[in-house]
Amino acid sequence: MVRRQVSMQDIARNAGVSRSTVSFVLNERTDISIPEETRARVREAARQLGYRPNVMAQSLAKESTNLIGLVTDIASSPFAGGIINGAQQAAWRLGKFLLIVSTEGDPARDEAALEMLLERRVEGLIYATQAHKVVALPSAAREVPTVLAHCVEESGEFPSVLPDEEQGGFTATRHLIEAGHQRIALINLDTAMPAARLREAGYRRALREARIEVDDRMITVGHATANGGFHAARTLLDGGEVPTALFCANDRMAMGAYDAIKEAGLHVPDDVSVVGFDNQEIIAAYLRPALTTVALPFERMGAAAVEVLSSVHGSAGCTPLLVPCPLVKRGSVA
Amino acid sequence: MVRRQVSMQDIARNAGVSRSTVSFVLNERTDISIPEETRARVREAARQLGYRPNVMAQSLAKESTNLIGLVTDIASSPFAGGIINGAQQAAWRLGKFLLIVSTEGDPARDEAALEMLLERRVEGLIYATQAHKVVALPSAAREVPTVLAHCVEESGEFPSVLPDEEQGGFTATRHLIEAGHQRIALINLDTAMPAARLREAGYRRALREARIEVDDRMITVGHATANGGFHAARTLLDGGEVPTALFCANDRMAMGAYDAIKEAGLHVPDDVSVVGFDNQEIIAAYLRPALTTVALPFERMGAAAVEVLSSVHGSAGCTPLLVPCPLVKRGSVA
DNA sequence: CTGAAAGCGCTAACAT
DNA sequence: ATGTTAGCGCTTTCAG
Repeated sequence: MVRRQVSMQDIARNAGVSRSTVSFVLNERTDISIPEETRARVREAARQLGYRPNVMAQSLAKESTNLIGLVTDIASSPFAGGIINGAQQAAWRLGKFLLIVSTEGDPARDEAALEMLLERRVEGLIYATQAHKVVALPSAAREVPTVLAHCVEESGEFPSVLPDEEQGGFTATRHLIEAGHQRIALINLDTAMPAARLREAGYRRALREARIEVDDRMITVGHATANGGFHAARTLLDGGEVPTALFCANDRMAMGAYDAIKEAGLHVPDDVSVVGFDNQEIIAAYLRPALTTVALPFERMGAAAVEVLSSVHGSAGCTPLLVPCPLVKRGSVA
Repeated sequence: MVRRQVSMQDIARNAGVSRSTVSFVLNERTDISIPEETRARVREAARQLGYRPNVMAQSLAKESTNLIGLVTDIASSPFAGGIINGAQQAAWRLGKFLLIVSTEGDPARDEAALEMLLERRVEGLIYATQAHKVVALPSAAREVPTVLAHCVEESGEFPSVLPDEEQGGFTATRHLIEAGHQRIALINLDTAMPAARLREAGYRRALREARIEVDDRMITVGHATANGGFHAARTLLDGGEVPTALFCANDRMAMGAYDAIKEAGLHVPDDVSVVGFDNQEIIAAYLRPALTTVALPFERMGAAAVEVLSSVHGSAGCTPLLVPCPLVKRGSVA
């Protein structure tokens, strides 16, 4: 099964040239002049023998591995999944591979993971989290270019790629305003989360720019679940001033809000319009009517992270790179 | 920034021994007798210099990379995500790394991906798909141990890891029977899919074993969406013989069925019990009441795949390894 | 018990 | 224009 792989040596012998000639030909080095006749002979030998370069040996000699390490807290979450996929695609485009390790939130594994990655001589490191938060990196991260995705580091020494939550909140609210709404309520997340503060800021800016007064009774905080959304929406709907539109800071809460609206004998979107946040496909696309929501740009963040590492983006600066959150229009706004 | 990494040579010099001694000490080789005093000196030098082994060089010398390639059609799907994560965890436990590439369903990339993976000298290959199906593998897959996850290969030459769909259908139906139901309808997927046939087979076996006659009017096929489930359920509910329980062959259809049930003025689970399939967390956990469903064991399939490759499981046979689909009880059955 | 030396597969500076 | 040679960092056989 494991019959020895054919090496450049074999090709050299077969084509009657030296190893270096083979190397030059196979690497298509045009700065070295080798007659086309010889090149053809070498290539033919390589083909016939079924030669496959050994990237590890190349890496060892060139001292460049084309490997990027990606450590994440929970790889199986759809969130991290998006980042991984985006990073993976971008890496592929650049001819690089990703070495992924999921720490399952165990900080001890963070360090072990980093160590293993460094032993494999990764040329860059992406540290991605499921939720937008502040993290502390093991100091070994300093030994290689590192970029954070969907999180920021305490010390502020590392570049990050973040969703532009403020713009997302703005876009959602703006969309509602453009649909003619004036009484727009916000069902926010716990404001300890950076995402909550920023989404609210965007909401406020949109209202302000449209010269709609911000009514604090229209801003509630719910537990980040369908149930939380249900209760928050019910409270709002029972209040004196019934909103005509709801901006929910996540899709799960929007899902609960749908139920509260139905229960109040109202209809989405005719009586109450709803915009969510997160674009959790399975919720958003299958709710009836389908939920208009703001997407977190995971794929693009993943891609941006590897591009920052490969310095496709010029800056190695540490001010976070903000990736826009696009609005996904479906059927819940009228 | 890239000050040359310290090598064994440096340690040898520093500890006043030869490179091979360093190698033996650091690899904790007890078959070579080296006085503890020397060992300590070497270890101390390694620590002081901040030595970090170069796994690539080790691999080159040992001809073993501890790398497993994983190619999948759509890495970002929650399905493939589970497989990737399970495989990742298992690989980590075995001290191996996964090299993941997502082909986005492009067959041309399948082959390119395989080639790149082989150039990196992966020691095994996992080919995972999002949906349970039959695939054709590029012939290069034959050059290295390969196992399929969630799919089977045309030729039947490769081992596979599959969910035990029949047992899943059986378990779901059995659960309904144990809750006292007799009139249990099935809303199935298009029976061209292997999953549909097997789930139905499990359904039939459960009824048969409970000596409940299978009524073909109770078996319908819906489009695999919330809408499909909605319509199928409505048809069933409008029929003469109204079922007291619905087994939906996926959660999306169950979601639609919920709506049909509500619209008919009935309640889940008091009037109609519902069991889904797939355990799409976001649907199942947040539906109200939460959906009892059968989970596809993605993580375990991923883990099993790498274990098969590492021959943790003895057999290198080609009869598929069936991983059980567990029932996840929530609130939709009474 | 330790060290010298060959080799893993490849790159690249230097000769020829 | 082609070949020789010295690495890259490590493992392992074989002498000493």
